[in-house]
Amino acid sequence: MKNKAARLQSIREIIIHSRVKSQDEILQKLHEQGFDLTQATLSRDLKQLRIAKVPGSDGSYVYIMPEIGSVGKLMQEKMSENPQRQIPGGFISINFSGNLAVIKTRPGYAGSLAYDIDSNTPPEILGTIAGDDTVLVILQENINHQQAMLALSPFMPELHN
Amino acid sequence: MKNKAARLQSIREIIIHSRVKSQDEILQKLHEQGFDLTQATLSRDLKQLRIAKVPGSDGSYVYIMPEIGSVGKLMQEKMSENPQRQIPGGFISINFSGNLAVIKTRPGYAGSLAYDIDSNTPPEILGTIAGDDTVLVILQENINHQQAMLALSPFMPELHN
DNA sequence: GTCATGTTTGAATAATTATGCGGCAAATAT
DNA sequence: ATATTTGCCGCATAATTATTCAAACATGAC
Repeated sequence: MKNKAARLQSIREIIIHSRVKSQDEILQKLHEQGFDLTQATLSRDLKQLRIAKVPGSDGSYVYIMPEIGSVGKLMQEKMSENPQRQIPGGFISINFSGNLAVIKTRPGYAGSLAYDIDSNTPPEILGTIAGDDTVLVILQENINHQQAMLALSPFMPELHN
Repeated sequence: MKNKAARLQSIREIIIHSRVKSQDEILQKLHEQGFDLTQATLSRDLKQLRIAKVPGSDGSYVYIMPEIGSVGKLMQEKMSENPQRQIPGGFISINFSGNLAVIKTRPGYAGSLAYDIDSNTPPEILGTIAGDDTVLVILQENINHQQAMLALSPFMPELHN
């Protein structure tokens, strides 16, 4: 068809501007705009545009463009391409005190470690603050050290040896 | 069941560490780890964890963790309703744990927000520490979250909608 | 023109994912 | 203790999404 590019553009706009929760909804909007296509084609278009359906906080699902706020996602994909290759994180030690964890790293590594933790935000972790060689991790209330350790261990590959 | 929390944690780790492309694959890994569940339960778990399946660069699909924190997620969704509307102060989310509050901001905004809070020094607030996109607020002892929220809300106009 | 090659598509269907319903057990209330 | 609520889960199935296959069309070489 001669208007595939225009269609893809329209799909992008629909995704960005409205909150659609199924391909059929998108399809309907496209039909309203005069595009004539089936769900099969739409599925392929979405794949090409790398548009994803994610569970939303209201208990249903939403289609989103991964580029919006996506740095973490891309990173994660890169990482999972080579799951065995671990990025040496300069990790040295971790200790707990109350609702805090203190991670020591080699000088200069704290920021990147904190960034990795923040980008994945396990629900047990409220946030992090990094200096040069220390990351302070603030834990959710009622999270015990065991649980926190589980949540944090993915970011400290050195622990898995 | 007593092991749901552990299961969710395992799911998160599987998502982060390996490249899975269907629920059945995740299910298989979980079974290998000794968890006994069906696809139905896994689907519900993924929904709760807000894990999404996105089209990957290699032409297939990958499950990923969306990166933003709890309250932040709501904000982000709100924003996608009105994509043009900007966040004035860079505020994204606030959460409490014990005598701490963790405020997430857009990158670069943490410092100015912390400065605003510090320079007004409400008595409920002992002090703040800012990274790039996170402000750690240390609360007075015996201040509850409600009170702290009241003391902090003047600095987060976005909450007053 | 014919032929080969590649792209795009719909119909049908396969594959995958979400959910209504009922059961069960733990927690909470009476 | 008994009743009620609440959360979790499997089964079966609905709903949704991806893909196979064949066909239509375009493009460019010859």
